[in-house]
Amino acid sequence: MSAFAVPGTVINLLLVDDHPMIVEGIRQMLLPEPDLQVVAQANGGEQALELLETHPHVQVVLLDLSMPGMSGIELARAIRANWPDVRVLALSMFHDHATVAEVLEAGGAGYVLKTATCIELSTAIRQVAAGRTYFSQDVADTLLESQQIAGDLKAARLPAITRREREILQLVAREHSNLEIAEALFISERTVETHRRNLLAKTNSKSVVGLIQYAIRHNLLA
Amino acid sequence: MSAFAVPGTVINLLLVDDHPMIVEGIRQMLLPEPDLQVVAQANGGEQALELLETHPHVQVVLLDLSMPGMSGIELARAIRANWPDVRVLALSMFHDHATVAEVLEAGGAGYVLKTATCIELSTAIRQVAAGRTYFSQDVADTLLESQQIAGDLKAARLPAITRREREILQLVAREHSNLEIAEALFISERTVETHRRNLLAKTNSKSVVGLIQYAIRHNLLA
DNA sequence: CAAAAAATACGTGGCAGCACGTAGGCATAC
DNA sequence: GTATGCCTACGTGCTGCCACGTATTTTTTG
Repeated sequence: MSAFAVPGTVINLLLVDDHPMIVEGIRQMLLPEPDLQVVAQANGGEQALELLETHPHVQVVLLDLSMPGMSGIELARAIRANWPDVRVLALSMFHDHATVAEVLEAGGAGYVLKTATCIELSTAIRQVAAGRTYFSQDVADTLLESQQIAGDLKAARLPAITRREREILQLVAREHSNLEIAEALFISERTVETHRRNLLAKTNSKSVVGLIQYAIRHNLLA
Repeated sequence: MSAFAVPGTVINLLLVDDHPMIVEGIRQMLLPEPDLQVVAQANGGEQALELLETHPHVQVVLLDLSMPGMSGIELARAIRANWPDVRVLALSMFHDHATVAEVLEAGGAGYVLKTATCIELSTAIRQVAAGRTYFSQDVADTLLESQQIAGDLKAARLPAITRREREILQLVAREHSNLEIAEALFISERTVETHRRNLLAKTNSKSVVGLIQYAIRHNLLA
């Protein structure tokens, strides 16, 4: 079984997005492309994993990053771990540094913005299916910027946000103060401050402003 | 010329969204409905207004709230002012108080979330075309909540965000401090603080956290 | 033109967020 | 078994946000 699609053959796709409109839109955009075949679609990460079990032909998963429940990033990791041959193409409305970096780190093969046209989308799918990568222009720009930053920080690997940190971040995004968070979680306000500081560093932001942006882009409010 | 669609006749629609995927998705969802006819589609507010000039048959405009350039709210106002018979149905990913309130104030006839199914969407269109209103369940819940709040504030009409305020908000969302903003706009830091205070009131938020959420939901970063 | 809305500006004061440094307990992974 | 990562926690001090009140000038709108 070959890992990459051979030119001229059909590419089997799995669509994952919680918005029926988007799913339908993508289907429609790919309809005129006979070599791009949508064999299944899921509305959430859990469902996507089930479908992968029953559809071993899937070569490319096109997944939305912001979904309720299991996030797109988590799903990408799960796919990476269980189906290393399946190529993951991320689909998102945003292209901030932290998100793009996470997709790469999770083993994503490409990153397309939701503003993409039909042509761009099908190009991207064919690229990743062929074992290459694809990034929308704005995403590529973001990558270049972060590489400059990364150059300074000397490959400063930002570890992923931990579970506890995510919990703190959610409460911050709901307009709770550090004290309120501390009381809610039965920990010291100092601890909340520490988590918060780590979050600032990991999301590469100067203040709570960047934190909220990260939270919203990762759909941590629901 | 009747303002509202008669049951049994065709409803002419204008789609406005900057994402080709969404536009295609909606077209596809409405295809099986013979009485719902998409006669034009626009990628931005300006284009939508031009199309309304040349398409006098349009009865319902289905518009996305977050678009670069002219926002969906502004477009709704413009339609309200120039084509009072045209019904506006808002389409959005979010249903926070401030946004829903703005749509109502701008004369929107309905508000559908992007998580809507095919059935919900066509129902919504038929409702607004018939002169009624339609709100997705979550949106209706938000409305109820805000009415409770509004009860306290005694019909506290929140005026829309002004141009200057939006400008300030964008800079805040880019992690600039009040002082930086003041220097960039050649105004006093006090003035920035005043704008900021007004923004907090208008967006009904306690801190910068709510401000950023508003900014992102309204696509003020680009 | 008059009225309303928007943009400008000042003062005082308090508390929260954040920088920076430091460190112990605990689980898991190598 | 030790190394690594995570969660926990403290202290000090500064700065910037935000509340509350007030007011003038400019622009827009009816």
